[in-house]
Amino acid sequence: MSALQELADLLFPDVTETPEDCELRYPPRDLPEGARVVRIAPSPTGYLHLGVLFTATVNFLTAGASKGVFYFRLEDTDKKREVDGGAADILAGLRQYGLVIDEGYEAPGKESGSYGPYRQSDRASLYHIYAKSLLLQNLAYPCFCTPEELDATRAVQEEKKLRTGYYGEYASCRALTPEQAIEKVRAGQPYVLRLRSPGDESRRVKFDDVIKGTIEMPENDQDIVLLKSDGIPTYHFAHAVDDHLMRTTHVIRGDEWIASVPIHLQLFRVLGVKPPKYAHVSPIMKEDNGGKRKLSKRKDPEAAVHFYAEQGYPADSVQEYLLTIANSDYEEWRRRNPGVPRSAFPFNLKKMSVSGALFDLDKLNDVSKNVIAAMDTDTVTEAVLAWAKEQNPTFYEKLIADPAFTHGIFAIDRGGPKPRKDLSRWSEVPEYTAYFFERPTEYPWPEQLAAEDIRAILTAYPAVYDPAQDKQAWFDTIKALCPSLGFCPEIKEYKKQPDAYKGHAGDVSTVIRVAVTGRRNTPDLCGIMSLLGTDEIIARLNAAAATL
RNA sequence: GGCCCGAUGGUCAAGCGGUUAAGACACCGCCCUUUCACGGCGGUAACACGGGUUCGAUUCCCGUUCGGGUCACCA
Repeated sequence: MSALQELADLLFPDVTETPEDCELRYPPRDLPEGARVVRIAPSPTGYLHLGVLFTATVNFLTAGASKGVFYFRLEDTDKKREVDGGAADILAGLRQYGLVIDEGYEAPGKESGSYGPYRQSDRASLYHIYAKSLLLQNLAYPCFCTPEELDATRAVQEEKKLRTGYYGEYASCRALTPEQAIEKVRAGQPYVLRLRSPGDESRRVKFDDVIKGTIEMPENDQDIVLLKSDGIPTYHFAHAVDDHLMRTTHVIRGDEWIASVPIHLQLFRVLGVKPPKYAHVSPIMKEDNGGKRKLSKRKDPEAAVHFYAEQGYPADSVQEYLLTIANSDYEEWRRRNPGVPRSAFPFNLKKMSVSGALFDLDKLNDVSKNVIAAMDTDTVTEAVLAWAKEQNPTFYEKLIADPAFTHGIFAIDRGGPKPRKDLSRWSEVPEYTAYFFERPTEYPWPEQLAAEDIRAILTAYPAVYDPAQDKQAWFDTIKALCPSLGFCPEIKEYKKQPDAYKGHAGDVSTVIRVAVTGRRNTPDLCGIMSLLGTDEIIARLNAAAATL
């Protein structure tokens, strides 16, 4: 047996299979022409981040638009940074936003699809098969350098103003013979497995990024780590093995990965397989002191997807907003196709912007107002209830005390041809609906009216109020009341000779509005009053009059 | 610092050598209107800078500046 074979068996005693066996086990997918196989492959190092949701959305849409496959792979190779519940949170978040996966990891012990396992920590044996194969081909070697030695090398390189890293003459373990390596392993020295990079820094690699276009970079000549000392692969190696075996056609990921593409291309090359197409998505940015930076989980509350649930933004609103960032013609399409599911939109990676967009809360609010305005009463009621239950228990109690009343609140001015757009998120609801649950404490009366005239309106109105009247009859009643109070029933007429009257019908309704709600601006007052009930109306009118 | 990428109003963005340089958000004004909201109409506001190429550059090339990314046994 050769020394190399001996080393390979020493390092990977359990590996009996070869890459060819894997090819058989994970055959090419039988998909129609043009179908794209994409994935979202997050690392459970925290809670679901807006950037991950965005990337997932882009992947989801790409699969949908091509009748392809969207799968989920959990990249849990960094146990040091792993956060408890991170994976569950990410999965729950994706579900909540409607990004249904075709296959992949779903929960511990639960996954679907025939290209798994879909959790990297369950794939160790697969990585080892390829690692052993590379070692046998002399394309990989064990490295025994300690972190201290690596630091020292880096210091020397920095001193000499050279590129830092493990390459060329600095890749000291590259020169170790199999015999020497065997000896060190037997002596119990920890090691990592490195790629024996065939690259040359003076040569250039070129590739076509679906989003960014043609990019050219120096070849990779770094002997990057394939397997960490615990035997777990690095991202790079796992990416190459997994995306090949899972038959990914398009790797759509954050553009922080662009710089690693030469490494990845080289890895696919030494593995002897065809690389996927790449599409690098620009990150969502945040304005910071006049500059731009990536949305930061630490500094920006809106970076965590939880933020939107807490604020009560419908999942649909967030998705619609993300789409406007992803493909700028989405808004126009949406206006022409109201109510049509997003999946019908001709999403295209090529329409994505090359540079990162600043997160725009104003825009989200606007998009969300449109989404909410299009909802029917039942949907709104249900959504507000669900939000309040989680985020505002006190308010929730008020809402469930009288379901019909609550439903009535959200029915006001809803469903007509001119929907109101004053709600962008459910957290605005408690304030927006406060007067339904509490009597006013302040009265912002129209300042041009005298106290006795206001009192006269308040005193006269209860006698004519009829809860059975519809909106038109209700206002006609107010008009009819005007002359006896010295007000003009017709506004146009009032404007012709304002000095002849104390005010007009609109002023009278404003006085009633203020007395009933404590506000000068509200949705349909007639509807509000009929919901509140005659007794409550009269009580409020009296209470208001008493303050004058 | 090396290597990549980018630069159109405050923001998101169309634009692919000749345009009055779209549209959306935000902002302002007017109209409609019982308030508000909706809707309609209108307005303020942009091609980072310097060189080329060209009859002609926002568009192509080079440089500058600025912004972003990346240089781990993290992803």
